[in-house]
Amino acid sequence: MEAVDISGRMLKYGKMTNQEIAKNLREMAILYEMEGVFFKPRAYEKAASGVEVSGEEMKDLYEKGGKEALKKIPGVGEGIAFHIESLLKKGVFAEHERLKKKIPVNVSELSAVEGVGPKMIKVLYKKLGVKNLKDLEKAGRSGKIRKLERFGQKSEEKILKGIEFLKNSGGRRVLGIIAPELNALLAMVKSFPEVETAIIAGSARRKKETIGDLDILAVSKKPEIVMEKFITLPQIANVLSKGKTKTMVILKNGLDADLRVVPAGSYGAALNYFTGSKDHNVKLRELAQKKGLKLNEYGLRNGNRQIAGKSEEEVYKKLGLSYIEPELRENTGEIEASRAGKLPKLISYGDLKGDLQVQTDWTDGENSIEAMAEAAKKMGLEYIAITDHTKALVMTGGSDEKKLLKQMAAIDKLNSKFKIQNSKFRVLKGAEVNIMKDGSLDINDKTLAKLEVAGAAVHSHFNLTRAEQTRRIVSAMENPNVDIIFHLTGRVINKREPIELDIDEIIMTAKRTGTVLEIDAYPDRSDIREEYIKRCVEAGIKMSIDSDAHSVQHFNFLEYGVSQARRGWAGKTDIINTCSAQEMLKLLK
DNA sequence: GCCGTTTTCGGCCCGACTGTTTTCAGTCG
Repeated sequence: MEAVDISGRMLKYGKMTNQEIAKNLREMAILYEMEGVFFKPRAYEKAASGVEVSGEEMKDLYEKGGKEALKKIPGVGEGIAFHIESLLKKGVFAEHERLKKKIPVNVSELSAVEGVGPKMIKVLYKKLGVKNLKDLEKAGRSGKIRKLERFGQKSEEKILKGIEFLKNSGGRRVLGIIAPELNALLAMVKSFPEVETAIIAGSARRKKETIGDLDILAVSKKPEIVMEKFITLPQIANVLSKGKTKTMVILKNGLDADLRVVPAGSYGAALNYFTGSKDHNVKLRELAQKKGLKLNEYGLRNGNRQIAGKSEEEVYKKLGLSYIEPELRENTGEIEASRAGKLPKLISYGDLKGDLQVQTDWTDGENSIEAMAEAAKKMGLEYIAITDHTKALVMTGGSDEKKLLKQMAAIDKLNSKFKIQNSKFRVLKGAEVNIMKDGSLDINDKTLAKLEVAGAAVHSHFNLTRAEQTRRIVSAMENPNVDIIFHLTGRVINKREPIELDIDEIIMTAKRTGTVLEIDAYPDRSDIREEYIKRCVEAGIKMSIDSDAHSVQHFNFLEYGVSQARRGWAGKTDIINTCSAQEMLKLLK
């Protein structure tokens, strides 16, 4: 059975992903808002974000535990569980259909335009018949919008600008790739003499894999001067709004950026507010409210008396919570865990002692084994595993058995050289073996057994069914010579979707066979996702954090792997390459 | 429509900025 959504896209029933379900729920929130219904919009919003951050697909939850299982998602109760059930079974739900019939408007598309919300969409539809982005642009260009009541020339210009931005924006950016630009902008803000301190907040501080905008918080006694200087920076393309303490701009790289200035006494409260996530903040403010307090970006107040605000630590403390690391602030149980004193001790930046996935010029890497080793040494690492591609990846010049043996000899020679130099640095013999369509490997067992670190990975046949993909990876894990599965789902953010997997079966198999799962730190992979990391931690599965370096600069990426692990609530002991080489090797098969 | 370390009923986070009006609704984060 197939249906078509409002934008004309085909939907496959029973396969609806969490993202698609969340999109449907968000549409409901907007539609109810347009109808002027109270409280339901927020309820649907809340449910949508609950579904979105869930580590388990709704279709799996439903398969296992029916509607009751869906109700375990925060924000999902009887009513919305019923709607999700219908979405999974039929691809639609009745109340949504009823409202869409009444208001046949692509609200998702229109609300994506900056400055356009439910109420505006309603007026534009009722008065001008605007149903989608195309209609909106046409109405704007013909000057019809400015004639509407409570609209004017400026509103019309703002809408047209918003459409333009939407067309040019590349969507969310990969944090590890855009970070240098963000830091450069931060450095310029910090260089203003009026700025006492400045920091990047928002999703970049929470170390999300991708960010949708940039939030900078600054402390200053002269906020207006800071704003004036900010909007003249060369990186800025367009000023969306500018006030005394808050300015919103569009950067030349297409990213939205907000600058907020507060006094020093509010720095902690403002940083907390500005770091988010939104759901985390809402929960904190509700908590404050229950204690008879009020929390905003200026501080935590008891009546007129400020009781915290200078530091984030004191804000959490006064709310009866232990400090929550930014990477955990997604309202996925961290507040409850903090209150109960059950937050995990996260792996720290700098805890890694080795890197277990490194490519060299023996295949598609840029640098020699020795150059990679020297660069890793400079980063403070104690060991790396050389894991060049194998023969099935013909394009990369992948190694066959003979070439692998030759490379092992070269590594032995290099290690001897390190020994003579009195260096403790060690290069381990490894490979990134290719998992074939049927789950077999492209290197024979005899050679695999000689490797110290045998990683296996999928590089082709990304479109097999879930059952087929799972079977092929399980079969690779069952090979006693395979130590690690590299970049488990094969996704490339903004380029390639992850392969479909039964993650429960993968985790069970990892446990049974003692196979390590890799967190690939290469920024646009960040594979596995944090939700899966969390489930590995819960199941006691060991993971590694590897850079997937193809050149000497890429060891810097390890930081983003640590971020990803922290977002998945992982501690030092969950990650095998926080150990010395000797101890780490003992943890492999 | 959801939810409970004040509640199974009665609440539901908070403030900056804009545009179009003269006091605030809408949007955003």
